[in-house]
Amino acid sequence: MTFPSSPVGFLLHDAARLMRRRFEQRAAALGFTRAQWQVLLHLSRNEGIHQAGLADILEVEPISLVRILDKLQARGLVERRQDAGDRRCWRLHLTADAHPSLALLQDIGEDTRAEALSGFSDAERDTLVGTLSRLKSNLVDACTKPAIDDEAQHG
Amino acid sequence: MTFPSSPVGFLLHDAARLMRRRFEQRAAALGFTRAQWQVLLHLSRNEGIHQAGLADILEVEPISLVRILDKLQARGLVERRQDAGDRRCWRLHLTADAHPSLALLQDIGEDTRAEALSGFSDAERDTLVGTLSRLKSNLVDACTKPAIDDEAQHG
DNA sequence: GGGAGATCATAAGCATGTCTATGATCGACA
DNA sequence: TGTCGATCATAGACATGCTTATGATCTCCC
Repeated sequence: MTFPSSPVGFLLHDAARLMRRRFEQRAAALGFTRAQWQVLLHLSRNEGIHQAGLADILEVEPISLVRILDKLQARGLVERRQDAGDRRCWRLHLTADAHPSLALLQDIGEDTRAEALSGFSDAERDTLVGTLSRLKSNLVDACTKPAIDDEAQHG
Repeated sequence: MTFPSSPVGFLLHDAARLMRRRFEQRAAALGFTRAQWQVLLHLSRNEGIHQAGLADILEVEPISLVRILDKLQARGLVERRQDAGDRRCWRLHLTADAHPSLALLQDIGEDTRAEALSGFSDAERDTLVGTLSRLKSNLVDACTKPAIDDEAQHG
């Protein structure tokens, strides 16, 4: 098949979608999604962060986080506490209830990762992680630039 | 940061999402999304395929394709023609109008890919493509298996 | 020939992600 | 001090992806 140069974008998207699908085939029994897991995990490592800060870590728009946090809060896994000095901010905290669920989700994540990386050597896995990190970093930079169609910015 | 083993899934998902975001920053001016581009592209290489076949190529559920095709058809870029021998099927065809748009989207795709792969050697890019292909293949296989939590299927 | 089960397209409902927009609050500067 | 622009959280609208369900049609096998 003579595909236009290398279909990196399609491959990336397909692999990510399939990995999400596989994760959620398992996590559905617990009532969690991949995105909820990611939020819980980063929250566990950044207790007390506010929503804009978490959005920045996750490289998503703040609005994308709101509904996820709404659901987690409604389930009693996340608390929004008013910031003492800035009434615009909520400080985010995991509740005690969140930790057992997070542990289960980590196990499911491990299983899914093992399936995805089946047949990979440690070196191959590390190379992949390094390559994806660079690619992500390139895109984070690119997304802040104007989306012109390849002209007028060569200065 | 001591992240749980290698966060391949998160990296993959983040990179794919950022690449989609960047692509759509450019393609929004034309009124197209990444998914619509992917459908048009695969259709151009598989004229006359039916929806289930295209869904299979794209590794998505058939229902995921319906609304995308609806929109492309409403814009006059795709035709659904009744199959001669099977009244359940639609055969899918690009219209003449689709080809100029597809060419523009290909250019945008090239620009986006170039940004994402900035600083990568050809060999690195090829390694990434190969690795992602294997990963995708692993996941396609895995997704057909029952989603049990890692037990009872060792036979 | 006729019925059972597979297959095709599609609907309903939900989750996530984006854009743009809005109201509240903060901070900085005149 | 008072106003103006930045920032925080969030609403609305849209596109995609999934699971589950449904109606039409086909196929196979008795």
